[in-house]
Amino acid sequence: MVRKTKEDAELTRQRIIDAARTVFLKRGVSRSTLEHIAAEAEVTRGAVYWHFKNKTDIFYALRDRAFLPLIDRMYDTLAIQNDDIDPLTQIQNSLCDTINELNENIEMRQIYEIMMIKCEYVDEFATVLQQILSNCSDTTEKIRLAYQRAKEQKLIIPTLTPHELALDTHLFFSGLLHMWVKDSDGSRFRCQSKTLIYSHINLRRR
Amino acid sequence: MVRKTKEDAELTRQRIIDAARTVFLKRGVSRSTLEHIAAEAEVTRGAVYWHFKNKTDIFYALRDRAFLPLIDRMYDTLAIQNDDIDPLTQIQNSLCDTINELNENIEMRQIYEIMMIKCEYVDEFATVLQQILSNCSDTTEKIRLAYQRAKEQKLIIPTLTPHELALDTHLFFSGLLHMWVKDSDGSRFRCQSKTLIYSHINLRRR
DNA sequence: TTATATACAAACAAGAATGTATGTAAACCA
DNA sequence: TGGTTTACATACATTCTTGTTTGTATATAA
Repeated sequence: MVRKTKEDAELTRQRIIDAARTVFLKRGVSRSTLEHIAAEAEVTRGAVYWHFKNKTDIFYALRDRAFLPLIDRMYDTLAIQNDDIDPLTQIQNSLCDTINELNENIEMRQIYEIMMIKCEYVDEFATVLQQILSNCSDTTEKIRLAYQRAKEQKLIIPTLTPHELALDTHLFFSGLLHMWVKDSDGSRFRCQSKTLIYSHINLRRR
Repeated sequence: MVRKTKEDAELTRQRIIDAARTVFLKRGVSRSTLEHIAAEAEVTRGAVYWHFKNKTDIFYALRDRAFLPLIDRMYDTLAIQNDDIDPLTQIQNSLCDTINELNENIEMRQIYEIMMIKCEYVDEFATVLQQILSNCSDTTEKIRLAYQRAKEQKLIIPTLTPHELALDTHLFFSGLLHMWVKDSDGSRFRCQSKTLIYSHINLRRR
């Protein structure tokens, strides 16, 4: 039984990506072989090589499917200009929203875990680091603009500039995501993520 | 020319560890072979297998040499009870001290980079994650005690509890370390780390 | 001074993983 | 309806890596 329809083929492609996620998560990217992935997807390596150039190709496909959308989503919730909601709450919501997504979306969660602690950023993966840094700059800038609006509305204490506040928030959230991922049993960080975010924002309120 | 003295043997052991650091940094832990490491150390795999059980064994030796000492050092600077220096400055100093060490000590810097973005935490490496989480708890507790003292001396704004402040600081610093490591050209974070720390602490001052 | 253990080097054997080449049946198109 | 392309499965060749085994010159201890 070979030669599926186009829809079938797309389905096996997706199953290979799903299988890669499972295998990467369990064995780490570099210890995962195409044979492992193929077996998990219940196909042969032939199918894998038909759909993807190599393991790196699968990795990037996996990344594109969840990593980038989450970043876009964060941008969106931050960028919305809404007069009903104050900028500080807006920042708070966008952070909480990201945590929510990680809590509810298994795929997203697993891909983040793979990207953060099951992958070595060398050679062909090193470029991902630059992209992450670039995303960080963008995110920080979005947060800065929100703090700027908060400052104009006199919502925040005047100790720091919006830029300094944004960097501090970004580093806080970056640390939170890392801890969230590492805290796999959820006892230390996952259960109190939102409280931590509230505290962080409250520290800024006038 | 074989059969060195005990001192010579210890020297080659150290050279193998140094070589492993160089190779791990360049190729990532999993892509580094014992042949790579041996060549870098200008010995054969025979020597490597004499001193170490396998690659994992070398990894842990490398880790123990710099990763743990830095954590101990941070504990020390935080724990000192000194009446001449206020607790907030003490926290600030201990964070800056860690950044300083990373700036000045190449070995430390490289090992951190390996541990953070050149290693996959699966199988025999997974236990390291638990140790990191455990260290984080300890560090947070030390920071909390310092904030507690600061609160008693009425140095900090009363918005948050020492525990909340400590968690926020820990997440901030955790994020900073990650960004510090990823920002290999130093343009985004490394150059302004101390400013970021000052801002973070200033936000808390009454 | 000699026997033994040490600190490696060199050779060996075996398995894994990769990429490619070939085979093939069914879908799709003219 | 027949030729072509698609979507794989299977087989093959090659390279890498590991762990072990064997060999050996020399410290070191007795």
